[in-house]
Amino acid sequence: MARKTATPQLTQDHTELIVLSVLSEGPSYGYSISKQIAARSEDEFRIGASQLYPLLTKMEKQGLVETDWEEIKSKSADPDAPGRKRKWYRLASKGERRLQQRIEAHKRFTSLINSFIATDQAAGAVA
Amino acid sequence: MARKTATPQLTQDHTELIVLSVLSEGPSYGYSISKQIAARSEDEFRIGASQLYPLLTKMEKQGLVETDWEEIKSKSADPDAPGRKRKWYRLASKGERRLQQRIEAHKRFTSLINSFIATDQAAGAVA
DNA sequence: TCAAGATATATCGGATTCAGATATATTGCA
DNA sequence: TGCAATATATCTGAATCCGATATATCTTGA
Repeated sequence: MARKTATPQLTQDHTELIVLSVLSEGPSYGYSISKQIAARSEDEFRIGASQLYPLLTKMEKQGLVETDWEEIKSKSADPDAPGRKRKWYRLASKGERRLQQRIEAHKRFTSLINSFIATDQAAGAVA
Repeated sequence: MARKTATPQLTQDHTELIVLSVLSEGPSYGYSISKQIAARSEDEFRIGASQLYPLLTKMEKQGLVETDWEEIKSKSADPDAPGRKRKWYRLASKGERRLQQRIEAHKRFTSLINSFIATDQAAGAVA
């Protein structure tokens, strides 16, 4: 079975835009970011672990985000046991600037695409 | 020097949408399609030969476009000489349907992206 | 109790795609 | 005459995609 055509595939640029958007609403961590994106897009945008984690690492290296590890204590288990780890990402000021850039670039992108399909819209609108 | 961030990079899906749009206005050939896209996007969308020709071949195999070779006769040279060849592409009905699909998918895509950046728009709009 | 599914991070690896460079040939113009 | 433009096409190293795999913890319910 081939790739679905519901929406065009997400490029890393667009994925970065979405991830930065999510983080602009407050710190989050990988798994949650991925779930939020799926939920908020009605499952049409799916960022798998194999795309998300390398991207987050890249963004961290570029100084767009800053991170903290959280040690999640189990409610039931031994309080000295090493709980699950969660890596929190929060938007750095450089990331905020990048987000605004990406938003502008996306607007420009959309506007250009629209200029190409404008004529077809008319042609395709034959009732 | 890294890739420019003026607009997000074009995926094959988006490139196909644009190429189909151009062809919906009438038959064209590779070199011309590439020039039209550059001109109409103020040089922001550049489809190089190494992306365009494989894509056109793929589209032809999928039955989205039909082709004809044109033999361009030289004005000055020997009329029996083998002139330059030009491969014309015209939209097949399957391609028209694909174009409408891609337009719908793009609208959905844009709408989803906008839903993510909507909140940032407000946040970023601090004057 | 204990198995299954969800949570959580991360990498591997084959396939695809990207985009500059290369190849080849003709045409138009200064 | 020689160079830029026209015209199609492939090569190739790098980047990217995405399903699968690895590892480990937590939660829920039969």
